[in-house]
Amino acid sequence: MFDLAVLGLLRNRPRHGYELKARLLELGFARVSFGSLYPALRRLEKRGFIEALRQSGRRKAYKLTGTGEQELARILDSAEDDEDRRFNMRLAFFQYLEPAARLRSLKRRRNHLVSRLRTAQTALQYSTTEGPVDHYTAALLQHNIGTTESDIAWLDQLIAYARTEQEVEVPRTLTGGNI
Amino acid sequence: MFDLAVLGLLRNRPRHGYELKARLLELGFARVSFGSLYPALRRLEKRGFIEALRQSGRRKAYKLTGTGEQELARILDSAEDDEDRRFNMRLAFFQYLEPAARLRSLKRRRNHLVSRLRTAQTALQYSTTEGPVDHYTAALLQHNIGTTESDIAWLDQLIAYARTEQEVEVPRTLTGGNI
DNA sequence: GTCTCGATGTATCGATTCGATATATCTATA
DNA sequence: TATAGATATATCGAATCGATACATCGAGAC
Repeated sequence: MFDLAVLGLLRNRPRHGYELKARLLELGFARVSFGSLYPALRRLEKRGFIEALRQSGRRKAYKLTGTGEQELARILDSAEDDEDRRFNMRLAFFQYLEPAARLRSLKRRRNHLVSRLRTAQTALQYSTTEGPVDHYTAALLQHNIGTTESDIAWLDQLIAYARTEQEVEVPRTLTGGNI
Repeated sequence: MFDLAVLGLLRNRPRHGYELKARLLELGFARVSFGSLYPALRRLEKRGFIEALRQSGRRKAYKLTGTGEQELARILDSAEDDEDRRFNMRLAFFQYLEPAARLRSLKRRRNHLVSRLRTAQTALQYSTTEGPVDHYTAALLQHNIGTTESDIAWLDQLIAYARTEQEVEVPRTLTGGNI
């Protein structure tokens, strides 16, 4: 997670730790703590994926190395579709992934959400194996279903967009295939 | 998180580890690993919040103790409104919290979401301090806003419901106050 | 009958992340 | 010239994750 976040942000230009955190906050990843960020920076430096450039004062900027760029590509193309935050992080750096891989990734994520939806619907139907649930639990289960449905619809939009990207790049593509 | 999950589920009746995990899955908490669950069980047993009853075969059921019930009440009444999963977990066991505290908790959560929404809107407006963002990042930012708005609307429903609960219990309540 | 496979069930390990805290610097302003 | 708040790096113990190991049990194949 943090590896992806750091590498993805440094792909643009060198940045220091505090700046990384601020940028992640802007991207909607609010709960990024320094207790995770700084260890991640040292980890990535030790592995040779980033390099520290000491700046004025106490600031320490990091820049992405060549192998770091490869590592970023590897993580972006990996199939981690289960955890929401991880997928969103990947999406935030989709620009660095080739269009064909983007489409594959979006479809995988969609499949995952559909199976999650089925699980949620089943749980609600059978009143979750236990007796009937209280109002708040029922509300939670319903909300989970609604949220997941909305996420699937959102992915459908993204998939449609990714298809057009593909078509522009590879005009001889067979159009109209189903998801 | 896991303390709340375990204590909340054992409040009903004794259960063993595997059963706890299955029940959490039904409640929509898919990513509960045994590597977190079993350590949590031992932790809670050591603190005297739960007791192990050895069952037939390898099964080990745990029951909630008196102090465990107090600890559950304490956690449920705490103000951890920032992390989504944590709040949802609290909601799943709202039945064990007094109605007045429920209403307070829901309002706190709403305030938190409103401030999160403002942050997200500001980020999108200023194209996140950096230059203009690519399509996928923009989609992510937009989706974050939509999701948060929808969560706030959901909380409004829950708050309305919690108010009626209060009125039934305390009929002399001043009605019609704003959130 | 017994073999095998999948579900049930407990457990541990290294790595990662969290949450709280400490501390130094720089800048505006009272 | 305090002093308060934003900027900036860092660390520590505890909790969580993800993978893996391993044992039991029941059902169906053969």
